Amino acid sequence: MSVTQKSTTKATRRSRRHLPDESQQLIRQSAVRFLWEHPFRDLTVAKLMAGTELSRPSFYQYFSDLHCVIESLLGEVEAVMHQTANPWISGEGEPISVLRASLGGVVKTVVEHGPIFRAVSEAAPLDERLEKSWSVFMGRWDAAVRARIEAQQRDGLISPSINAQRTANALNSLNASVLISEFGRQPQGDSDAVLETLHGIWVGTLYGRSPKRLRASKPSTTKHSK
Amino acid sequence: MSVTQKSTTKATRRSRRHLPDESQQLIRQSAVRFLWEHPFRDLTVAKLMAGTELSRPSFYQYFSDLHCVIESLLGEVEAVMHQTANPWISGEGEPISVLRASLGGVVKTVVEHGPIFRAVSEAAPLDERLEKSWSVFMGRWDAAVRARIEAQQRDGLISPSINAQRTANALNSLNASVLISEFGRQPQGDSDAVLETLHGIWVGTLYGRSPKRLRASKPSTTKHSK
DNA sequence: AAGCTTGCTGACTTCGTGTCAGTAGTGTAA
DNA sequence: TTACACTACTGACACGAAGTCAGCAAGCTT
Repeated sequence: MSVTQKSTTKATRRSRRHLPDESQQLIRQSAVRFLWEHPFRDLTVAKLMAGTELSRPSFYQYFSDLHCVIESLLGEVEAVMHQTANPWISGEGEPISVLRASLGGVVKTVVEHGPIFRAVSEAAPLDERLEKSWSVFMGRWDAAVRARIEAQQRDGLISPSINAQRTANALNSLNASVLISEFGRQPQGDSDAVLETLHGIWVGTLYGRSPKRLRASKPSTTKHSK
Repeated sequence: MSVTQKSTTKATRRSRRHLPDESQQLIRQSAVRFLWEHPFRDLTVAKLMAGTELSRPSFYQYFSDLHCVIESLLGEVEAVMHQTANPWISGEGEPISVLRASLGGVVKTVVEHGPIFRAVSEAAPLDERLEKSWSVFMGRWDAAVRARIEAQQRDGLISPSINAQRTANALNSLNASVLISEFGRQPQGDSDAVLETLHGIWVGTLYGRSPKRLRASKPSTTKHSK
């Protein structure tokens, strides 16, 4: 099934043995396959490795425990997600529709990788290390959204009475919990309706009581701090 | 430490043995004590029972597993919570300030029982039954908020373009995740600041783009349906 | 005092985790 | 080609926590 190349010196055929990177990847794939069908609580090392050609002890050559697998899956999807949500974070243009595009990107990512996010959120409370990783992941979103809010407050697009940090954190928490509950397992929810709802809340919160009518497209600062 | 009364026939002193209800209560108290100090993942039946005068197997006379304990704690706090949040749910008066009072009640409850809610949310993914209970708990809030939104939409206080069901669910999810993260462990967060943030989001979402300026105080329907 | 009920426990089984010594494929050097 | 070194891999073990059960003893009833 898996014919591989020795990367160090010469190209050599391998029959049943794999390179470390390959085996690790096979384990991750098995995990993702499992998580699309079952909740994290049903995952054991034995079941996970039954989805590969390897034995259970082999698992521990690549991961110290199940939480490490989940953590590595989180790392895989993080890059994708930040990219799709870029427009509003660093973008210019009419704020409300740009916000919709960014939220749409986030929704799309979770639709495609929902069970991974669900597994992360379910497994995080069980492991201090993973809990930290998940918190750092969300913290990066908080910081980005906070910066955007503060920039638009300087532009008068968002009321200065809003606490940027706390509001950013709350809105991101909202996204996480709604998106995971809608798309974290099969059957998934209605992504258009979810997007509309989230967008409505973000817009209402950020622009609802805006001092100016908005149609601006040129933020005062592209760089975050002065 | 625990001198008790026989409730069936005569008042009798007991030395070390307890009535079932008492022992069950002692176990619950031990759990709450533990959860104020440690996350749910560190709770085991042995540690829980070490906080009582009973042995580990005794636990299984009162609960089938740890999740059942958490479920019973959830039931204990649910009544309290619904009461404190009553104003907006069934109330009359100026919507925005009434909403603040209700949110304040919710915040207060979570400040007082935060670790219990945290434990519920952490343990729910690990047990199908508890997951269902938690979902039912949140579903009741969703239904109540949804009804309130729809009533105020009929009164023209809230834009009819809002999807009441989805928005109610999203706002309640928001509350749960923010409140649990702020008050679910020690040291707890700043309850006034959290209340302000949540209130801002609820108001922005529900009343931010309201067709009418609001100062109404007499809803068209006090009963939910019809 | 005798006997029944029942709160309670020591000891066992089960299950999943994590470890480790040992084996068998696979390149390298003579 | 042979011998050796390396390493991916595994069978078998130890450990920890959950859940069970037969038996004990406190306390009520007659």
